[in-house]
Amino acid sequence: MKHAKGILQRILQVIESAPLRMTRKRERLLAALVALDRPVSAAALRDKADLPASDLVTVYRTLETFEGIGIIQRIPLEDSGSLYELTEPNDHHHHFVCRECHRTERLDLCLGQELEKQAHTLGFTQVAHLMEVYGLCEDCQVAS
Amino acid sequence: MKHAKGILQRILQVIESAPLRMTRKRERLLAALVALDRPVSAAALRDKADLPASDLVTVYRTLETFEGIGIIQRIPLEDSGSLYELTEPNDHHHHFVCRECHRTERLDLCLGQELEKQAHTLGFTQVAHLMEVYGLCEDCQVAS
DNA sequence: AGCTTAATGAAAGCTACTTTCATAAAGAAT
DNA sequence: ATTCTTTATGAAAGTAGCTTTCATTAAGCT
Repeated sequence: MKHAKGILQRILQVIESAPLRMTRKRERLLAALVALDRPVSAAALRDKADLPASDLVTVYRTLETFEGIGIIQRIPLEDSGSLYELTEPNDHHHHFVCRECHRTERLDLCLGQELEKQAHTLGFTQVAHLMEVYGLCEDCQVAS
Repeated sequence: MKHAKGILQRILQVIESAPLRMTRKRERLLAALVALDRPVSAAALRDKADLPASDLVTVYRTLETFEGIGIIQRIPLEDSGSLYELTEPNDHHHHFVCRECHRTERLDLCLGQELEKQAHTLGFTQVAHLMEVYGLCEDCQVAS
């Protein structure tokens, strides 16, 4: 994992300054996210955190909470479902996603500024945008 | 509606040259799409085409078929669900979408070329991308 | 240790499709 | 026009991916 220690510290700071309780489940989910160090589905995260099947609801709630304080980013898949990624606060970016194995690569290219400007010209407020790139990674090309 | 006649002709050409049967349902759905002249949900399309509730499955199948021949583009919503838009063949573009009323505006700004290039550098093939901008349109700001 | 408020677990519910399979209707062949 | 083949449709059930409800538990402040 790349900068686990730094990230963790910054994330713990964010969590401490939020009106949040650090429960066992949340600790385990956070640890699993750090250990994985890549975007995962809710179910995969639950498995990595070694929680029982029934805890999927807690996983979703925790992801929602973490997204609320800005340390989780949701990555929509092409058809349905999402991946969730631990990010440093305010680290907006997009992804290349393999539609087979869900391997992701970071994409540092974004039209955010331009989009917001045009959106405001059209009278839109509270603007957000989605941008993800889907394809088949090398491994999955071979496999198929 | 903007160029209904021109669009319709080009679309009918595409349909004729595809191995497709022009059934009553498809005719009505196509007519509804032309009349609406904007992206709609599957349910809204069914209502506009004046089909019974049970025909939603036919709507989805027709949309899938039409998407296959390139005359329908799917616009994913921010959280879940999709809008479907009649387009001229090969008219790739993105949208501003009001997250309240689903009003959409066309967005002629796309990083497609650059994205594909980077994707191929990373070893990805069969690349596609999603980019939509969400916000509140003027009407919906007032309402809330 | 007690107290308040937030988090969890179990269960059911929900949205937006998708699949299955028997029936109907295009449209080509005769 | 009728038959035949193939595709489209309808009804019903199924599915994925969450979300809600509500009773119980446990943070963590006092």
